[in-house]
Amino acid sequence: MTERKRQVLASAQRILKKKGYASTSVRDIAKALSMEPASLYSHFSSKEDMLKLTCFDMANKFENAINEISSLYFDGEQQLRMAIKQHVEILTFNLDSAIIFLRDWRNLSGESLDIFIQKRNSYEQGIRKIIQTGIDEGRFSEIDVKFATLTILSSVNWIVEWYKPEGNLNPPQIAQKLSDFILSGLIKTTYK
Amino acid sequence: MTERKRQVLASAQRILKKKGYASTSVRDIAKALSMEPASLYSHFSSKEDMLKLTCFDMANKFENAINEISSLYFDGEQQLRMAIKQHVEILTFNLDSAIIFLRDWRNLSGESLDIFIQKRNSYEQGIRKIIQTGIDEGRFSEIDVKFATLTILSSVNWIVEWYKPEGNLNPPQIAQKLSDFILSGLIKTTYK
DNA sequence: TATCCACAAACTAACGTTCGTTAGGCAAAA
DNA sequence: TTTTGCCTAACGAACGTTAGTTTGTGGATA
Repeated sequence: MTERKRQVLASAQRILKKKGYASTSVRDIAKALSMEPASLYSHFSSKEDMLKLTCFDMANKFENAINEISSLYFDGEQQLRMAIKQHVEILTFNLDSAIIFLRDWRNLSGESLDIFIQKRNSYEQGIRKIIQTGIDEGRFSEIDVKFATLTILSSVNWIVEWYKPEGNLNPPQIAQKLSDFILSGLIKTTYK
Repeated sequence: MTERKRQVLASAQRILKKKGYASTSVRDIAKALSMEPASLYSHFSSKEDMLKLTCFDMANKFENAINEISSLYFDGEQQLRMAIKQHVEILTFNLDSAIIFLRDWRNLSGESLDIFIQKRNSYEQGIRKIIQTGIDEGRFSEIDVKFATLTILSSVNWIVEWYKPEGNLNPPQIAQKLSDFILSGLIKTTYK
């Protein structure tokens, strides 16, 4: 990917994030770049191509992160904390892409959609494995693993809806708070 | 709203849920009803009108639920459990609408969008108040209330992504599991 | 009981606009 | 001289919506 293509894609992502894939026209994207719509096709083969690049770039980042964590020998709690930390970092460092990745992947079509879903499932599987580790170690309560995974991922992914780079919480702090909340819950420890 | 209008809207919602608001054409909706596109305008003033009705109907359901709970004198934990139970029930009993409500509200425009966001904020405020109650009672740990609210709502709302009416978890069971998870967290009580 | 009317709910036909995309050319950089 | 990046011009398809009309039904009136 050339430098120029990267620039164009980044600009496109800023628009796609704001209006959503289906509601964004190729003309909208071109306008933000002070370009003619047709010129975009020097870089991309289609509108969906931009979506595909965005979604798969993000999916690969998550894939790499979970693989790395799984290869390290830590206990379940440490692994989960690391996974959440990495996940938050990927989301916040690529906020435009992340929002598109989370909201608009459904607009992928054909084989791309299938592969994307497969990658997503594989990532979820990685998280499930971590939670199962914690349970096997006797450290996590014997919860429904699939249910817990979905619940955790939903709350981690939700940060893209409110995270502001200029806000008063930085990504590590967010990860810390999230991990604590997920691991300990709402009820005061002294009551348990 | 006449009975026929209700039928037509329900059918429209089934399509809107599947394809998303922006990617669904009026012709798609008409086709599912074996109707001409123009005939829909006997019932609705515009495509957005269908979205508006759907989103505000759901918003009102949530508004009523939180108001009722707040008016009852229970402690924070009970209130939170009830709020989650009601929330899950509204989502699962109106699954098509719920998915549109959660995913496509951004396509509302002008005043409708403003009012919708206001209603949403007001609901969040209701949840925050419940959590604050739990903290004031000394039962919940002194967590960031806004943060906790968003985290809780994200995991509750996420159930629409995997809930299946014919699945092996019914709504009360889901609410129970979610409440337990949110209140107690992952770590085994004996370790705390 | 037969006729009329009001109304709901659908129709046909088409409007102007916007959509994603393509073909082919042109200028500057390598 | 080839390549990169953009341009102009335009294509056909799909879009939301409208105007005006037809059809069927239920209730009031002759």
